[in-house]
Amino acid sequence: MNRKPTIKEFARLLGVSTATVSRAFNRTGRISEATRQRIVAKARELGYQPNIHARSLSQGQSGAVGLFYPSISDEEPDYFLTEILLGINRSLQRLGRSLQIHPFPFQASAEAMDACRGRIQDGSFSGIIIVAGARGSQELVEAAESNGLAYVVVGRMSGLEGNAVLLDNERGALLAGTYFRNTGRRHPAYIGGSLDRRKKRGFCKGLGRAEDEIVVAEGGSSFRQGSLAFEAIRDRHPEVDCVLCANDVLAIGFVKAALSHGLRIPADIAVVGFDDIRPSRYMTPALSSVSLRLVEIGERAVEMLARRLGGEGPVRAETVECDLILRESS
Amino acid sequence: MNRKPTIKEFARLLGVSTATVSRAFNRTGRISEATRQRIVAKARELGYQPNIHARSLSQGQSGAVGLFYPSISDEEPDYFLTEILLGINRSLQRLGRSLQIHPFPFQASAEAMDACRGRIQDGSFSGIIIVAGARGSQELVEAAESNGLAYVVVGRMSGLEGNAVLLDNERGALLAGTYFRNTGRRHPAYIGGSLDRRKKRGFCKGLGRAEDEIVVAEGGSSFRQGSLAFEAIRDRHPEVDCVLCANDVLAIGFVKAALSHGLRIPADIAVVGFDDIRPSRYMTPALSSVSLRLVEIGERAVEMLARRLGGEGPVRAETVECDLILRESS
DNA sequence: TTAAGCCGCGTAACCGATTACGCTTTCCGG
DNA sequence: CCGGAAAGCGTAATCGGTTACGCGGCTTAA
Repeated sequence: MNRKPTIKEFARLLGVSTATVSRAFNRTGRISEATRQRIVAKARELGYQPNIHARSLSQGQSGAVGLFYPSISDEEPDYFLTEILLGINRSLQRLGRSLQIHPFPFQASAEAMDACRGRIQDGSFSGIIIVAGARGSQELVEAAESNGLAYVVVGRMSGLEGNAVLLDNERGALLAGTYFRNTGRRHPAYIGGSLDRRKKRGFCKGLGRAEDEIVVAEGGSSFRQGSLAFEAIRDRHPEVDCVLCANDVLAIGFVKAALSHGLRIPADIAVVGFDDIRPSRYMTPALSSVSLRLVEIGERAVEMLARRLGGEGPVRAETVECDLILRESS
Repeated sequence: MNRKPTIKEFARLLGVSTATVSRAFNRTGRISEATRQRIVAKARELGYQPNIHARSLSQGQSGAVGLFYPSISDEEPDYFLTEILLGINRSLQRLGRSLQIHPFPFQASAEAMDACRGRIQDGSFSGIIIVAGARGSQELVEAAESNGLAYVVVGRMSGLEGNAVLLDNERGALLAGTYFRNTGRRHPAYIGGSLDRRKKRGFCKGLGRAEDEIVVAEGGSSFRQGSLAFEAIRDRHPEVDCVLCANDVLAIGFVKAALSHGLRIPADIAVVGFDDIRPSRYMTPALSSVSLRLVEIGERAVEMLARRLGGEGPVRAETVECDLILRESS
């Protein structure tokens, strides 16, 4: 099996020039419809395909889009990402583009960040999507900005006006707080990390409490931390009768621990999570959750990026509305 | 902000030739350690980075690895994939390579398959990982084979001897069957699809039954189908007292439906899933499952691919052992 | 002392596409 | 019937690297 044909060989075979072949494959330049048809047909027949690297080189870009997200852990999959990815792929397939994914460590190690920055600078991508989260995401935005690379960020980032799909975390948490207040819960707790201040704030607003009036337990984004948070609360604040968790993974871990300690949910303690990942609704009890519409967010991010790639320049931020989905756990 | 420097400009600035610069960045060719140090240092200082497309063009390959997997659905994330992806990323990061992911539709649409084949043929990748599943995966292997592209498949595929990381589905199912028999269950059911014949066979062996002696309900890979399967069984075979589901997603859906119909698990009906995805262990009751060690499989696939990229040629298939993880649902 | 060999590096030919430019032909208005 | 515009296509420069080859200088062995 010999080498794949180059455009030169292919062109000679058809008795046309390489320029014509190239024009047949790109929508650019003037070429008669008849010739294009003939060339495309022959190409399919003979299995000719333009070499993608040569094409990228002369065009100065590849059309690839990259996804950079802070990887929470090496141990557990990130379900938040999984949902967004679904939306991203959906939109991307419509556009006929491909996706390169690049996890970068949450506790941004210098080498890993350098590697990411390298990819941003070396022209690998025509555009990138950055999921906000760790400190690293900020650096990546700066890298993209200073390279003139089109980017869109998912989530809020300080000092960033546009080019973002925003999650309405605060309002979502507010809805949960309001709900707890209206259903007569008196002793609220919040489980989350330092990155989720907005959620806590919204929660307190909804509850009508000051931020130091509620119980807070630390938690990142793992089942285990959710379970640990339950134990912490159980030990120190047994009066708690409702909790908002900064994500569903925490909530699921929390519920698991609570049930196995004999508590009844929602009778003894009501639980609401965040993100509305798929498994939540199939738990028993089914988990109430603030739906961020992550799939839609992924889609919107790609669409926004597509607009920028289409030459639209910086773009206004969009906010995706959220809902409180009530199920059995509250 | 002007264009990024090219190798020519950068070389002149340092007073060396482009060849020397190139040699400093690749491990190839002879160059004194002192010069390399100097060049690399200056490059970092001035922000020079070799253009990736030019490099790919002259080297004839990009070092990128692609992941092709059958996307079950546009609606639900694929947790099986999520777990494997974790392992793949883990290994890939060690190798410093990047991953492009390419879902292809389960019900392989012609255009989507053409797009995938196109990417395989146009030199986008140095190697690819193909997740077996739909009919499409077979075609992709053929494409890779006839293009001389290094590939590794995850899962079993007919007519394929090597270059694969195998899942020991049959044995896993056998373990589950044996367990049910030993714990006195009399009326087994199996829920799964046509792609999972091996699981059914192993299950029956473990049970010591013929394949037509057990109850079978159809199911693909969604929570909903799991719930539907429960209803089907409940209606037509209320005597069933244990089920094996072809994946955890089905199992979770099944459990949910069973519990909401007032059945007790495992007292009335014992449930075992497949894949041991993360959420399973945090359900209530925690789901027993056949662990395929998906994360490890992802890692092994990448390692195998790396060996092939290193020039090892076709490689023997490896099988990753599986375990039956017993939790509360059985 | 000299031939052989290696080291370190530069010159220039590639890799396989895109595209600016120019040439021929056709079309059309005046 | 003529001049100019536009359509259709070919030639060759270009994208930014890699690498085969060659050359001078230094080391080593005879």
